[in-house]
Amino acid sequence: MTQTEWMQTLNPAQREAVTHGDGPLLVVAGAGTGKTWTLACRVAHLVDRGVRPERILLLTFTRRAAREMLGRAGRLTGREIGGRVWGGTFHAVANRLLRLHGRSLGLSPHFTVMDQTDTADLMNLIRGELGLDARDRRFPRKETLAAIHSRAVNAGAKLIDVLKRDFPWCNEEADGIRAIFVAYGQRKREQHVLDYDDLLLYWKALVADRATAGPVVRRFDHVLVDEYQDTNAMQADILEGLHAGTRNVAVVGDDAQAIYSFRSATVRNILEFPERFPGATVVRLEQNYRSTRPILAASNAVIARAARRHEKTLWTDRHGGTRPLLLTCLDEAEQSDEVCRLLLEHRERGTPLRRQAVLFRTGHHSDLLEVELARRNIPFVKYGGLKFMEAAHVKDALALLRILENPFDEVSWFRVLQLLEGVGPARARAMLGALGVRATGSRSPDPLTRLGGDAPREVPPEAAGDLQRLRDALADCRRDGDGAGGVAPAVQIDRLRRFLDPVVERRYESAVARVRDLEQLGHLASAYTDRGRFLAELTLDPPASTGDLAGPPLLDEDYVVLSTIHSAKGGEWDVVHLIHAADGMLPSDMATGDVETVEEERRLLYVALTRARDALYVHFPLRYYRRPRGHDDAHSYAQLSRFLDREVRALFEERTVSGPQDPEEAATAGMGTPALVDAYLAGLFGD
DNA sequence: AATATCCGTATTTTT
DNA sequence: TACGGATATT
Repeated sequence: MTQTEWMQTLNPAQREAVTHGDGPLLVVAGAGTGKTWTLACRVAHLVDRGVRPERILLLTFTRRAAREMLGRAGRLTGREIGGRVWGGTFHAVANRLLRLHGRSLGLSPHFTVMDQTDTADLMNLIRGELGLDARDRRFPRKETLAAIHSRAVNAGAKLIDVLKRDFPWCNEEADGIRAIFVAYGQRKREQHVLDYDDLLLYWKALVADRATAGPVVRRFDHVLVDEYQDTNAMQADILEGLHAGTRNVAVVGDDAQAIYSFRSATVRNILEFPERFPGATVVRLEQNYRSTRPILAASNAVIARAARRHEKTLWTDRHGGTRPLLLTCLDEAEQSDEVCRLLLEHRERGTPLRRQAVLFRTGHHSDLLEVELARRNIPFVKYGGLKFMEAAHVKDALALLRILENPFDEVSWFRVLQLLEGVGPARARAMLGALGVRATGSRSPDPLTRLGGDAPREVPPEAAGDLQRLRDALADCRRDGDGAGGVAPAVQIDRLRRFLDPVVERRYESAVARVRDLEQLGHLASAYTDRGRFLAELTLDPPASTGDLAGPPLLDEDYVVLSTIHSAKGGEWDVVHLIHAADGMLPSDMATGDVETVEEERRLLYVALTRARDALYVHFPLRYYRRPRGHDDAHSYAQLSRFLDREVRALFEERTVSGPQDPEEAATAGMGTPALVDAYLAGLFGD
């Protein structure tokens, strides 16, 4: 496409956003208004105008989004710019920038990055040391500690205020919590370890201080931010710091789609943009190109009930189309049946599976459906709610790699040492001391070297075999030089598994599946030559879908997308199914505490509905079984989601999925009738 | 001090 | 389900 050609694809508002010259720009872009396309065009336009790609910074919500946008922009300019433009999440970009410029803050360029569970583990370690774990009063759990810390840092709020507002039941433990947080901060500093929040914090510090800001701020002529409604106070501060250098800051977002307040994101960033960045131009994109009129009408009705929002009304040219369908089914099993049936029906009528998606509130809402899809041999890929990185054995493997990368990484050592037979928290702690893990800065040999030397007295005799295998494995990874140019990360994982596989088989259930996970980890690593890079990118951009984990051969196939609503942000599909539209599921009953969180759940529903182009199905199971696999039929009846009130429902077609009419009869039938028929036919035609 | 065993439970969303 | 926490045993 030539420039005049793609320029003509833009409507006047989009064109204004694309060609906007210098100075701050806020684009308020409703769902489906071509926001991604507009951003891509703006990048292309800047490059065409002579801005050097490496002087553009494009901040997106996921790495995937950055890749996609830069791919498009590259095609528009006819040049490969993806590798030159700075693109990625705030966290990933911080990671890169801090390795280049962190020295002025006393940061080693070889820092390692901790994820949220590492944070919790380190807090736990410190809690034990401070003797706060053995007391009569209950103390916040480690995950809660991490959450409190993160909220305070990201929202820029005082600990006591955070406790009062969001964690009132922890109020009495403020002193202990504070002590842990102080030690936590020191510990990270000593060990050159940063958590997610530190990445933003240090970046902010870097650009806020006149003495250090220069080299960072001068790197960029243009900064573009996507999904601005889901950024937090610290990210806004960073942007302001960058703005001091470039003046050319463009943000795109939609307050009606703000769904990340649990991560301290605040729509105030969007609402207050014009005050914070004086002279800002505001452009509104209101023409929806995605959805048919009936789908848009239903979506608009849902969000119209929201309390506070930017005034804008989405409209569309896409006439025709049928109303969205609200399908009431007996239970989850029937819901799964119905979804499968509809997926196949649409495929028969010409919509490939990959143009269809099933969306839900939480990761495990799709469990039963996944079983059903597998049973019917319908391929799918699932986004969101993956626990791969949290699995104990995967973390064990990563801890080993991290020790090699940073021999003073205390949490990783603590974890690894406890893998040895007969070693628990107490002995591991003693060994940490003996190995000098906390003796940073001293000239003594590093802990890895010490481990290779004399056997520490703290090691119990039964650990001898494990210890020897551990030493050998670590030494094998260090041989032939270390780091870049040394042993490839995937090979290191292989060598480490000589120690780890037996441990996994001894300690964990379902060892076979877990060993397979380690193989997959090796597979992920094979794309990297540098261990540090592999570790950082894996924590900052963990596998987002089951497709990321499966090998390439699967990707050619046609597959349905299953996704949490959060992970579906920015996506669109011809046919969308929303399942579990019941109160308690959406809104989640974990989120019905106060008005604000309920409002966020409403926006979540809005995001889900607006993903649909041509057809939209909302499924509502009437009955839930309390015990997923219990033989008693303890069950409860659900209410339709409170957001689908009378007036909203008026914009839907409503239908009850046919099954046995009497609920009792359905319960005794066990399998729904359609499943029986399917099973019969599968018996005839299956292999 | 570690581990085996058992019991209850709670269980989002993601960088 | 699987995990965390408490208790009992080695």
